[in-house]
Amino acid sequence: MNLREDVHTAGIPVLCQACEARHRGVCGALDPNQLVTLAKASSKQTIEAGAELVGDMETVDHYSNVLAGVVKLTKTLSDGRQQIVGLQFAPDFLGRPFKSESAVNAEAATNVSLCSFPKGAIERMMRESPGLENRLLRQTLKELDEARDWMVTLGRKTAAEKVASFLLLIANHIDPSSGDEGRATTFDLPLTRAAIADFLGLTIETVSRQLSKLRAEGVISIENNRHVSVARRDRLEARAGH
Amino acid sequence: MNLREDVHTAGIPVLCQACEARHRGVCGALDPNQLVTLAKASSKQTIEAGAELVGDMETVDHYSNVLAGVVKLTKTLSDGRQQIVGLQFAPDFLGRPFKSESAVNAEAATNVSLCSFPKGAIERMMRESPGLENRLLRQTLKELDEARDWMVTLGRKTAAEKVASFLLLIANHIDPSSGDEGRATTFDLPLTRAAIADFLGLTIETVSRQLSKLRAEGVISIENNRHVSVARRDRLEARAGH
DNA sequence: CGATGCTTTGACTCCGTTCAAGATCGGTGG
DNA sequence: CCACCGATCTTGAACGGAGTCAAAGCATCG
Repeated sequence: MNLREDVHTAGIPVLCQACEARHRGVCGALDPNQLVTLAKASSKQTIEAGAELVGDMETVDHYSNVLAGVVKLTKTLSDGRQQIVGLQFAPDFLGRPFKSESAVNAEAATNVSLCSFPKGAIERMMRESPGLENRLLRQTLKELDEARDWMVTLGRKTAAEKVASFLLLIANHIDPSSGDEGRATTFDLPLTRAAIADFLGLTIETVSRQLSKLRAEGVISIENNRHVSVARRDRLEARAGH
Repeated sequence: MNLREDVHTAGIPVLCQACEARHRGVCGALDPNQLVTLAKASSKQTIEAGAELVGDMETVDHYSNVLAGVVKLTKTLSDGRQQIVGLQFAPDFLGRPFKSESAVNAEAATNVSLCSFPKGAIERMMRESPGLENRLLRQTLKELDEARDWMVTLGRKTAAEKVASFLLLIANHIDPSSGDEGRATTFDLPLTRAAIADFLGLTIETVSRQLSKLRAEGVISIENNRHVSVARRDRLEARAGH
């Protein structure tokens, strides 16, 4: 084992110093020495909205942390029907350990900033440092919880409930402070209508109609198609079917 | 409980000797000493179909391995609509590490045999033995892959495709040998029509109608409502929408 | 035997899709 | 600045697939 001899922020690579993933992400499990080793092999990159990060069935040789933006994970049937099976926000870990090929398609839903490192480097550190595996397990369990929540939405909720649930999901991610206050939550949708439809298992038209209905009923207001303001979150929650 | 004191087959507890979980399950990560320690605190139990194993929001104090039978994990909306979010077969691990309360309801879909151990014992061993955490990570990733596959089915497939996909899922679990051979695969459905409906996000009636259609078309045959024989698996696959 | 709980089948309804115009946004160039 | 354009989004009308309601068929078990 390595001796602890570094001063607190002294040995932290500049690449990592302001990085969210160092605290709340998987890198939080690494000590300064490991962080230096990993940072040497890492590279920060910016991807524009719509670009494909990882293709389905594609061999993957690197993993990443999402530093900013939203990544959507999709699956597509042979005839083109598509379903979003996961949304990743900062500081989520992007990649599927123990498999060389990806079973999903990863695409930048917004402009995205990533910190990428070679597959081998992570796998080596997983063997050395049990804390890293623990972080990955926790993140995977979190994603499984989210997937299961979403299965209820996909299988059992109406279109109106699905759209309300989606808006709450985004609102909670953008502004985690509880909505019990009177003031409105306001944010930009990170997804187009088409992406929202793929996420909810609906068509673009149905999503649009349900959003229009919520606006007509005064639950939300929309500007420029993307900017949403939730006037009363409790009314949205009532429509989400809990 | 019943642990043999004399050394036999390298000190493996009798409880574990014929256990599938020792090879393919999480216990495969443990050495004989750990196995003995865990076996001391473990107990095998049999549960009859329909019994509730873990209630939603319930505090959980033990984890289990599924030794035989099928466990269904469900989520229920406030108005009673229900969705199955996971099916567990032997030798799956049953439990949610790092959370004291369960977010799902676990119920025996068939008669089930479990090996249960106190939460604390597993958590202690996770700290001592990184191999155990690795096994849990792999199992969780597998469950996440399955959940994501199912999200596509729930969100984007028709009722006919959903039912065909379900039959294939069960057929592959009961008889993993590839269906490229001419002979028919035959099995008992571990789920009632109501459970199948909850799994597929459909109603009982729709499931029944789709099964009748497949039977009328000669793709499957059904006896006694439960016993299914898949005449030609390729025709079922064609209907599952891949 | 009937009694009970599943399952199947039929008739009708309704929610979300499909098909088809328009409307609005953002960018580009005259 | 405005005209034009493609992409995205909204709205309307008609259709169809799955849900709902209702009744009858079949198991299993006393």
